[in-house]
This record gives sequence, C-alpha cells and structure tokens, in this order.
Amino acid sequence: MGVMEKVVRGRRATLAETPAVLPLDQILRGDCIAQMKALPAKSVDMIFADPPYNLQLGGELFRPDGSHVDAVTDEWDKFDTFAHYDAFTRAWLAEAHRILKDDGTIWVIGSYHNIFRVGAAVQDLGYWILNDIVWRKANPMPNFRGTRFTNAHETLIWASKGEKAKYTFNYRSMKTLNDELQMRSDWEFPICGGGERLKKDGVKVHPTQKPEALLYRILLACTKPGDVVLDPFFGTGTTGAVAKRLGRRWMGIEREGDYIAAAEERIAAALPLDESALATMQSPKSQPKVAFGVLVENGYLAPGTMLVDTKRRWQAMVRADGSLSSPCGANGSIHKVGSTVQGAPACNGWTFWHYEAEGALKPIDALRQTYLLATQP
Amino acid sequence: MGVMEKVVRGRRATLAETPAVLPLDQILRGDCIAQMKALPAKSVDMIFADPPYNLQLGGELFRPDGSHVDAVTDEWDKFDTFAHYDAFTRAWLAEAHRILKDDGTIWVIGSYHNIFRVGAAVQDLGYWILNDIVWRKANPMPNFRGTRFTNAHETLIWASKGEKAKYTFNYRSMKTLNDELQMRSDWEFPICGGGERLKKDGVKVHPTQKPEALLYRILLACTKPGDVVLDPFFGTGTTGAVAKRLGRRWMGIEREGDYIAAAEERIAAALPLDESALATMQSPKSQPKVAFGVLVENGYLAPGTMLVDTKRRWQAMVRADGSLSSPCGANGSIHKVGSTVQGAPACNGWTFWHYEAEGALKPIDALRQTYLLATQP
DNA sequence: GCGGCGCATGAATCCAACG
DNA sequence: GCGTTGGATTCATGCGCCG
Repeated sequence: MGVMEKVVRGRRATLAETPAVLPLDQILRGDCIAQMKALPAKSVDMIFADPPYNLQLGGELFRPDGSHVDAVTDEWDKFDTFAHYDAFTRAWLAEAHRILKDDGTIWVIGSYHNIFRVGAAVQDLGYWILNDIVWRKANPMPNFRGTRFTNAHETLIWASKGEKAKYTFNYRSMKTLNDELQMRSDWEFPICGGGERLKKDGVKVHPTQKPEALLYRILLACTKPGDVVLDPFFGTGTTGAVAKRLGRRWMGIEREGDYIAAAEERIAAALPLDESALATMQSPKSQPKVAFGVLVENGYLAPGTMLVDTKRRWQAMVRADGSLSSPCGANGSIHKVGSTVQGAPACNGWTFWHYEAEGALKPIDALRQTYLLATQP
Repeated sequence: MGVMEKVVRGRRATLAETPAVLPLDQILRGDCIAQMKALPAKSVDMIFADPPYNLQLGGELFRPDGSHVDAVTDEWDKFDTFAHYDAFTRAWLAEAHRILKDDGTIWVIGSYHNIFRVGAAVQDLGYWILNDIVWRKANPMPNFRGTRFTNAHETLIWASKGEKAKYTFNYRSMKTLNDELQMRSDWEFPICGGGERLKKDGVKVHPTQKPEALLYRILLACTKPGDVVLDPFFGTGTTGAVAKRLGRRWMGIEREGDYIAAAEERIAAALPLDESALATMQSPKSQPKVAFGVLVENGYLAPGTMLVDTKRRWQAMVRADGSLSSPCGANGSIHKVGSTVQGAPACNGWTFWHYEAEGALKPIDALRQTYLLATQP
C-alpha cells in the first residue's frame, strides 16, 4: 500500500493535529528517503530511527568453543566509504527535519561505528541535541579474543528541531518509572531475545531487532497519546508494536518484504493498553510515591507470595504489611532485605525482587507500573 | 620549562624506546598544537586528551592559529562555530597521530556537546576506533528544571593509529580488576570530589577535574610500565599524577599558569607504587612458552599415551616427538590434530586434549602448569 | 512436574610470530 | 609481504532434554 493512497485508519486521529493525508498505522514499502519526501512537512510528532550501522566487519569470527558467530552481513549495512555513509545519513536526516513538527523530536540509535558521524550530522543540520542516552546491555556478546573491552552498550541521540524549539518530555512519567529518582541518561535493558524475538522456522527474522522495553521508555518519555511516530527504518516493527500498545499513531518505512510481513503480523497481534492506563503523571503532588505495601493492600501481590532474585539465589516472603521476611531471619522493606541477604550496602528492591508470572520471573517494579498506569487519572 | 630544553628526568627511560629528546615528566607551557609540533614523530605510547567540550556553553574555543573565538549564539554563526571547533579538533588530532608510535593508542573524553564531532574527526584522520567507553557518574548533577534526562555520563573514545595497527591491551589485568569477568565498555566512577578535588582558598582550581580512578583504569589497561603518556590538555595534572603512581612516564601541555602550578605541586606529592604492587595479571602468552614435546621429553607424558576430548568422541596417540596420531589418519601438533578431527578452523590443543589420571580426565594444559611450576624459579 | 545440565546465540569493526 | 603455524579465547539467557 503506497503513500499516495492517503488512507487514514485508526481511532485517535484528530484533524487539528494530524493532517488527513498521513498514511497512519501503515508500513510504506520502499526507500526511506523517497517515502519521506512524499510526506507533508511538519506533520510528525516524533521520529525513531535505527539506521544501518556500517559495521565494516572483517573475516569470520569463532567462539573459543569453535562455534561460528553469526555476524551482520546483510547488504543493507554495507557502504563503500565514510563519505557515502555520511551522504546517506545527511539525506535522510534532512528529510526527517522537514517532516517533523516544530515541537517534534528525533531519536537515533547507533554504535561507535556510526554514531559519531550521525551525531555530527544531526548538529550540522540544525537539530539541537537534548541528551545522549546509553543503552547498557544486560547480556552483551563477549569479546571472544580478549582484544578489547566487551562492547556492552549502544548510544541513542535525542534531539529537537532547534535550540529554541519546544518539545515533549514527560518528566513525571520518567521519574515515576525510576522509583522517584530522575531518569538518568544510562538505561539498562537485556537484548531482545526469548519469546519477544521474532523467528521464522527457528531462524531470527531480523539480525538487529530492538527490545520493546527500549521503545516503550522512549515513547512514554517523549510523546503523548495520539501522537504520530515515524520509523524510517522499520524492520520488524518494534516501534509500531509499542506505539499501538501505548495508544500512539505510527508510520513505518521499510524496503524488505520479509521484514514487512513479520511486522504486520506482529503489530496486528499487539494489544493496545486501556485508555485509563495511558494517562501520564502530571504533578508531584498528585503523584505520591507508591509504597510496596499499597500493592499488597490492593491485591497486586498476595501475602505469602515468595519473591526471588533473577538467579533464585535468595528468596523472601511477602507479608501483609508490605514487609519481606527471608528464611535467614532478615525482615524489613524490600530494599533492606535485598541488601541484607546480599551483604550489599544498598539495594533497589523494586528491581532486585521478582515474582513468578506465566512461568517467567518479573520484577516487582512491573507491578508498580501496572498499578500506576491503572490508578492515575 | 620549555620543550626546547629537552631535559630528560626519571628512572625508567630506555634509550632504545624513548628518544632522549623527549621532555619527560614535565609540563610544557603553551598551545597544545604548537607544543606537539615540537615533539618528534612516533615517540609517544599513549595520548589521553580531555579537550574543551564546546563552544555553546561558553567554554573556550581557539582557532587552529590559537586566536580566541568569541561565543556566539546567532543561528547563522552556529555552523561557523562548529566549523571552527572541527578545525581545531582536526588540527590537534592530526599532530597527535604524528607523535604516536605506530603501536600507540589515543583516548579522548567528551560529552554529547563535542564527542560526535571528535569521533567523526578521529575516524576521518585514519584512526581506528577500538571501543567507546561510557563513564557512568555515580553522583551526577541532577537536571534541576526537569526538562531532560539527568546527564549522568561522559563518553571516551579509544583508538589505534589505524585498522591494522597493533596496540597494547592488558586483557588479564582488566579481567582481574573486574572480578574475573571481561571488563565492559561501561564504567562507573564517582565524580571527582572530596580530598581528591584540588582547591585553592576553598574554590575548585579546575572546573572539570577528572577522577584519578578513571585514569588509573585507562593507564593500567593500555600502557606498560615505563611507557610514555602525553596529555595535551593537562589541566591540573590527573594524568601525570596517576602516571607517576603507576610507573609510567608522562608529558603534559597546558596554557594556564594556575593549572600548571597546581599540577606540579600535586604530582610532586604523588607517591609511586612499589614494583611489586605494579605487577599485574599477565596473559599466558607472556609466560614462557612450553612446547608439548618438552613434556614428553621430560616424562610428564609417555609416548603411546592415548589422549581424548572431554566427551571421548575423538582420540589420539602421543608419539615420541611430541606429535599426535589419530586413528583417522591425522598427524601433527596437538592443535592441528584437534582441529582436523573436529573439522574446525582452529583448536587449542592444550584445553581440547585430555589424559586419564586417577579415573578422571584432565586437560594436558594441567601438565604444562605443573611443568612450569616445577621449572620456574 | 521440577530441577539440573547441556547447548545455542547475540549489531563484533576480535591474533601474533616466524620463515 | 604473505602464507603457515602455534596457541589463546566467552557471558548471560533461553530452551530443550533427561532423570
């Protein structure tokens, strides 16, 4: 379905905000620059871009056990020179700048192979960098030959259209998400795997699928419900799936038919959250801290439930007053018992303790998020 | 004391490695580009650089000729300003490239204001990026206005002189430092404060003094004792103080007299570590090599002994000359036969092949360790 | 059904010395 | 310079099999 058909789908489109010509909630097949050129100026609230990294990999790499490392060798990641990569980068970033609303922002993710070139281009094109964000990978691939530091992170750039531009930043939502501390510029997430990783016949569909948690935090931080999000390197549609879940409108541009097919199936299966769950936190006064005990009081976690850490090395039982009790005799708050059993000076109980749900371990912080989303007006 | 005096001080200087013309363990006063131009080519093992971060925050900016650039905020001049910063960056990076030994490396630290421009320049000048490292600040300054994410990190770039260049990386030291796990690309340190922070009349001497722990890890990872480290933006001399402590030679370039005075006092007070304390975990490859045949010669393993892998899927017989012979016809070194029987591109015979001892399988590498322990003084 | 073990795998710019 | 060879090198996670 091409951009020229100008079809509008979905529920939340508001004429005042969203030009009717936008092909919302669709994947546009083709080259990202050409497709962006067909979109109207100042029509998009946010752009998330995961462009080719230009990895410049050499020969084959083997693990110490002799197994072969499946590298990113796709044609779409190959560029002859830095100059070619720069020209491509500046071309799509310039189109992105034209399409963005004046109060819109752009996110770009990359690694040291490309992010410096991307960042310089972002600045040269007049964008104003608001933050660089580090995605710390909880489980990165090791450096098998012992020749460098483990490459354990990727970098994201967040920028507005210019120095004086206004932009959306849901400060309270981020602070709430971070246990009432300001959200920092370093975020930790696992790489995309398990049930979230799209596979076909047991083989990963896309070599670099991003975790939904990453997009969830970005969209929650920098967009409002109903906002239009464009992903010019859509891949298997993580941006679209999370946007649908969070009640945002989305557009994706992708060249590869296999990726498009996987993305469409995935997004069709995604469930939007309740309207009520989407309200973001507004002011500190209307947003008190959530005590762990409140979750117990409200039935999010039953007294007697056993909590464990991710490695099941320690456990503790939830008591009726919201305190924990461990078999070794430690009692107190989720934070205190967490630090005591570990012998650590401090511990964030919200992320340390996990409960069993649908056969998987989930941090109790997830329950707090559920609670907050459900109770905030 | 100027560079032209060509004084050599200190203990570890080796004529073969360190040209006598280097002004070692000194601060050179003046413009960093001019001072670097006076240093001989290929004479420095490592460069650590903490350049001015940027112009838009009102920091100092100098053109390649050393003249001062007035801060400007006009939109039209922003490009002009970036261009000047880029020219300055490329000028000092080019000199640094000339001064570095072919197996030397460079470190540059920066924030999102400048690091993308620096990184692009590093790549354009032919350096080969080895890692980007994130310094996660344990105690960053909060974002007081609640308009962005807390800027809680800075970025370092580590690069060799070119794609094929060799370089020093003390892998074992880093792994040991990190509790026997590979050192990752994200490091956490507190910002410089407390007794480490240099103050004069209660006021901090330098606005961006770096923590010694950061330099400690960098020098430990990428230099050997006696190596020459240059810091072209010396400031209050963190690089010099740590280099002295770790038994490395250093050179600093700095323009401001106040910084120089503070740095000289600080470095004079720094205590070098003991030789014994400087010893770090060594990679096995820097231990004396032991040929497998030596073990046979010395009776650690008798000719005719059958070796097997851990799962007893393959076996091979030890021959008198230290080669192996497998039933399938493969002959040669322990590595070659190991790779041949597996059909693998490579194999570490020392860990692949096992012998039977007391009813258990032990790797032949254990015999090598025994031999080394028995024969090393 | 549960726990333990083995195996697969992830945006990776991944060797050095010698003849 | 290039081909050959010695030999050094991995962490977290999810899944499936087996006892």
